[in-house]
Amino acid sequence: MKIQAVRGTRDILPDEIPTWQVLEEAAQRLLGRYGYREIRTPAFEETELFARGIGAETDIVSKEMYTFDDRDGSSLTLRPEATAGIVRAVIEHNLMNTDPALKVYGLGPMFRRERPQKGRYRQFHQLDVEAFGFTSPTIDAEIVELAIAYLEACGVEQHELILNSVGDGRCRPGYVEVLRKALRERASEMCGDCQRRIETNPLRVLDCKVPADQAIVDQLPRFVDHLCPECRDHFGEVRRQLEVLGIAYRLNHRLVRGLDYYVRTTFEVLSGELGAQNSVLGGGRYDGLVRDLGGPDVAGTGFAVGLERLALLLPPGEGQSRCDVFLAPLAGAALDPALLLQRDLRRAGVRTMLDPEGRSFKSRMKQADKLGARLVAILGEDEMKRGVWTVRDMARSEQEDVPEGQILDHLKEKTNG
RNA sequence: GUGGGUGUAGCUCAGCUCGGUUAGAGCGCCAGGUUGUGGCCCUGGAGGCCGCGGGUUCGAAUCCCGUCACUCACCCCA
Repeated sequence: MKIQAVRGTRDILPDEIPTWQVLEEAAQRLLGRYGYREIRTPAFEETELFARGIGAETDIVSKEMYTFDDRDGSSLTLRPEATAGIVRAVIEHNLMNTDPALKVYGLGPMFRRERPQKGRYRQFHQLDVEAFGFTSPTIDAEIVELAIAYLEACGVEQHELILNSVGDGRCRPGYVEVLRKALRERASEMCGDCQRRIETNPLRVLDCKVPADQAIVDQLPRFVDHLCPECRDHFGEVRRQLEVLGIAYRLNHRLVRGLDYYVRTTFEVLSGELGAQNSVLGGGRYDGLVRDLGGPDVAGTGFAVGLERLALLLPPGEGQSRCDVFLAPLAGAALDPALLLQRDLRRAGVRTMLDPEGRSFKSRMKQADKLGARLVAILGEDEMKRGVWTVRDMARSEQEDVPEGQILDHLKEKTNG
């Protein structure tokens, strides 16, 4: 039996790493400018945290979690999303006390036991951005603007922002009833899943993908028309500010999102290049969550980006140079000076390699070429007699003699420019 | 959990329909074509339980059954 990566997991091989570093460095650079600081929370938590935070009825909690019993009998779960764990840490360390306007982000692996497909893995990585303690629509708009800025900083050009409001505790129950009543009248025309959802979770009917159902959904009452005055004003101001900021969006009243904790603003960024998993980023407001998890009643807003999906949108990284100077000691007595020169160059910050196997000169030239070395420094019988190194510029195909006393400085200078 | 597609060299794939000598190509890798010089070109080489198990047959990569994996889609989501 061959051992291979677990279903739904994958290796990120060295060739792909530059792409991932682009995503990670862009996050660090950009989020700092907006005042966010990184937070790192454990990859697993008590199961109860997710059951309470995400909603026991959601698919994630009811059938997609990696849950196991610890030896003392407590139930633990690999985190299926980041927000619950971050909220737990915020509460546990009373971060809101010292910083009533808290901006944090997290980056790391999440785990969901779903059937894998394009852009969906059982272990996947998310960048999660969370702002606590801000109630005003200005932070909603800022979060959306930040999300778009991040995608663009990563080099994503083709994207579509969709936006909706799902109301709050005051107006949502009313709308759900209006919706359910309307749905019951059309129930016989809808798919089996939807007929069931009319009673269990009518909002989910809205994003049903069955074409016939979508036609019906388009005729249903819309949430935006049933918002309470506060939610309506809030949403109106979010939209106004997005327009001020020049951010194009499309209203989509079917956007309800899968996690129970969202209120008011919800948004998602789609890309056509991801197959069926076309959502690359999603977020919104979750004002009750911190309170529900036992913390102070503070507002929350944020988003999560799927990094595997984001990586799919970027062009494959081209082969990068891995070496500045390649040393080629040809004579036996040339090895020691080459080892010393290699050590000194590396300490000076110059990427330096040689062929420890001591293969043919031609082979070493090929290696230097493949590694992308700009310079090859050759030390053979002839050079040793004359007290010089031959330094070859690979791109120009030119070479020159450099006295051995100057070789270190010469190579340092040539590679720093 | 449910459907479809695909499993042959490190990678991309041909061969399978109409079973038949040592299973192929391109790329990649290694070596050589120079007396100490990369890319281009040429030559050679290494590398395959033809996913796995069973069946049919004189004979199976090829036909049949099962199984596992990958993949796309449904569900749901980043």
